[in-house]
Amino acid sequence: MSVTIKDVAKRAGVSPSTVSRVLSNNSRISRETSQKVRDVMKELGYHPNMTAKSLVSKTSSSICVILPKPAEELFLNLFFMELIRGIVTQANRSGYDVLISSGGSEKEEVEAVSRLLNGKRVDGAILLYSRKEDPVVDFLRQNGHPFVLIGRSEKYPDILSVDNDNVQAAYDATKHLISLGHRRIGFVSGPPNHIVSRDRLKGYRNALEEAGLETRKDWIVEGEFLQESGYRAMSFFMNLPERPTALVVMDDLVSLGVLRGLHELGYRVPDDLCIVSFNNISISELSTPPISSMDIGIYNLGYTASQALIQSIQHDGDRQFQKRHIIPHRLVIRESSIFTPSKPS
Amino acid sequence: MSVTIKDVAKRAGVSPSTVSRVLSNNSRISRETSQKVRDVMKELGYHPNMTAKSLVSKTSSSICVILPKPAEELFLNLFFMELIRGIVTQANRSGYDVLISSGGSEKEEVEAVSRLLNGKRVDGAILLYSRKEDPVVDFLRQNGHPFVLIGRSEKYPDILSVDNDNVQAAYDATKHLISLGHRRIGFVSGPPNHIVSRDRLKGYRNALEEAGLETRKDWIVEGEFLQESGYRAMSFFMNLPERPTALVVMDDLVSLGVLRGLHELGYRVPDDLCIVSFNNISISELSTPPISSMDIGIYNLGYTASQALIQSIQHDGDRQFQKRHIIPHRLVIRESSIFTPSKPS
DNA sequence: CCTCCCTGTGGAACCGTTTGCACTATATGC
DNA sequence: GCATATAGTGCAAACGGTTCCACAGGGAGG
Repeated sequence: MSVTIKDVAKRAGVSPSTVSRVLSNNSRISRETSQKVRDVMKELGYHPNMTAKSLVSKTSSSICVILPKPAEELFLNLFFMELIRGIVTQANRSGYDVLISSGGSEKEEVEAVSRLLNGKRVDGAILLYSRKEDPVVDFLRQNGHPFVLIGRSEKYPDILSVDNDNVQAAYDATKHLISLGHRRIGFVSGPPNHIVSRDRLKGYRNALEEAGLETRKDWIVEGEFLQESGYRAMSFFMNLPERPTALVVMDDLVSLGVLRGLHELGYRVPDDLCIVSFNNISISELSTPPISSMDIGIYNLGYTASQALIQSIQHDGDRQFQKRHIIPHRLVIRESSIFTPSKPS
Repeated sequence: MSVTIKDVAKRAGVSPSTVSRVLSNNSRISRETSQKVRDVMKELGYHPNMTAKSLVSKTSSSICVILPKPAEELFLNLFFMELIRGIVTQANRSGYDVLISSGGSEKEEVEAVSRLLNGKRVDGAILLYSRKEDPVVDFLRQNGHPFVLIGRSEKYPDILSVDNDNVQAAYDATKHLISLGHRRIGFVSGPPNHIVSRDRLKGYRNALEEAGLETRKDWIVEGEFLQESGYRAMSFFMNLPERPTALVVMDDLVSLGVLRGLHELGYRVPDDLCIVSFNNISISELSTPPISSMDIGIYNLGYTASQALIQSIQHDGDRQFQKRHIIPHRLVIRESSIFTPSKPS
């Protein structure tokens, strides 16, 4: 069917090994032979069979990205796309292909990963935000497969991972509001079992404490990474006898819910409530008004994860590489937080 | 290193061929042998090597998705993620893996595709919105590789493709505005070299014509699939001596730009201007106000494309399968188009 | 009782590469 | 002039499966 290395060899009057060596730029091949073989390859339209190459080299030059089960959630879309862009770009640059696997149940997820890794279809995996108890992480660890976590694992702190300094990021976000003169600052958190929620809450608390402001339990609301959570948090806050004048929100989509609710009730942002949120996905720029958001370098997270993984694959087991990569964050200030509250605190 | 079919064979006291037959549920294997072999496989932790399997079967059980070069554009993000979700879900269901390839230059794109298809790493490809002149399409066609286009090709109408009836969809969207009583309806188009732009423009014209309304050149504005285009279109329209009372907009993101501009100038939607747009990505639901949008079933587009491709791979060359799949559309009416204009037309 | 068929299994070739080893010239050092 | 290094190439054995063909043994049919 397709033209193989043997066909080329025959046509060029050399042995298959010679053709193979030409392909890998082996230095022992003479100029003329090399040129002749290359000409024949062009002439016959030869393309190396990756599968055969993989079989003998025991590597596939591909990695996979494991999407967590609830990839359906809206919020995740933009976030993931950006992440994947970063991953794919870097991987391709290093000569790797990227395979996307979206999990069903946790069990199916492990099976899929097992098929891919144990079946040698891919050389390593990137996991997006592991859960506190993640069977996939356990599996990969036990079988000694190269993988990198985007986020971090509390269970195994030595795991190769790429993350933000979320404590510092939340501290910075809160500090920004404080520096505008806000004294009553609320926090809209994500699910409490997500490490990122806890980290950011901690940063928020640190900032308040440092400024000598009290942390009020009733100014901290938990929710999902969904618009509705923002909506609910908003109505909760606005019904308090003593309301915050500013909010730190875990995610842009949640902020959008807050915004929506405020708009319905006739409140104005930033005049009635200032908002700073996280992730800086495009939505935050496009909303009315645009939302100040902590850019966590999503593309960069993906890019770095891919790089770290491939490095770890290529220098198998070599412990000299950095285990934990921190991607810098940067506050992007927009209309939602340009207001200085009046003093009657 | 890893345990192979031979190890299993040895341990179970059978030949490698027998083990292979057990793996493929060959009916000629006796119950007992089969069970014994399976036990040994469990015991040794055997996992079939996909690469070896691919080599002999000459299929990879994977497909690839080719992202067009300007995947950087914001708008595309949500759209693509949704598409990819559909593709991956269906592919996995059919036992296929999905590989993502993002192009650089057109030349690099062709090279990448060639490497994947000619190199037998994947069995087929899904292309997202081909350009009018698409070297990748040409390449795939010439080499006889299975592929499906999301969108349609004017150059090769016989190509396997999945698309919407964009003429009809635009007709429906426009009709909706007309039925609300609007007589002066503008159109914000995408790049004129995109087939989808032309199709939708046509549908818009059809609806106007049918209603006995004149199509005014100055009420049709071209732009990119970007927020800025919407912003510019809006200021153009609002500066006209005679302004439209409603707009049909090619894409949700563009609508967001329109919305943004109107808000800045103090106009209100839908009171001052009604908007119906296309794609119904989550943004349209989350904006202030929410935008009426033509849902084109993005997930479904991806899902169907994947299905069609795999069918075409498995029944190679069989022409009995449908060449052109049309995904139904559905108008989702939201606040941006619930206003009936006053009569002074 | 002999042939034929059927079931269950093993042997070996093959898929398209890579690579260690062997081999032939030619060049080098002494 | 002879041992030795070196460049350039071929042979054959992997890599881990699948599958065609052969073959043994037992039951059925004549």
